[in-house]
Amino acid sequence: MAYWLMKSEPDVFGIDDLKAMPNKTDKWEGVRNYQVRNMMRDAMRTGDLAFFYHSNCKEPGIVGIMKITREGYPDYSAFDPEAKYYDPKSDPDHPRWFMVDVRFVKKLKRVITLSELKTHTCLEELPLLRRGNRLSVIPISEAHWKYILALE
DNA sequence: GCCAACGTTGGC
DNA sequence: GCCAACGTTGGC
Repeated sequence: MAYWLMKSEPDVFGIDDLKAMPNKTDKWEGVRNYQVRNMMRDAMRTGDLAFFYHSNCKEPGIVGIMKITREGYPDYSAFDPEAKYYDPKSDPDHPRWFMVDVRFVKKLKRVITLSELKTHTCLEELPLLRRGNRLSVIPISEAHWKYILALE
């Protein structure tokens, strides 16, 4: 089983939005980055766990945990000219973009903020904290996963 | 709102 | 294939 961190802007889709969905499950649509696409299409597996990270907000940080419930499949929001994430270069016969389904597991008792994570030298290698990293999905080692959870 | 750091696009 | 211009991300 693998571990991940997935970013979302709470103003667009936050952890409470996921929790409010039917079955507390939703598709992680709208990824339009090839590296992230490849991870979702090729590497993420049902049962993997992921941190839900709030980005581009007042207090960026890890707010909860979710589980991958469906492995990579075509992101059909790219096919709809009316949709926000429409991409004319993707079509059902040759889908360019993929997504996974995620289910809410729990909220952390408190937000583990980005600034707090930065104070832990043993998390220096965490891609999230590396300069210039902007990927919205990041693999997390088991050791880092456990270490971060212990901060809660 | 600013801007650094990347990614993508497209002319050549 | 190079690279300038442009777009996006996301912390601050």
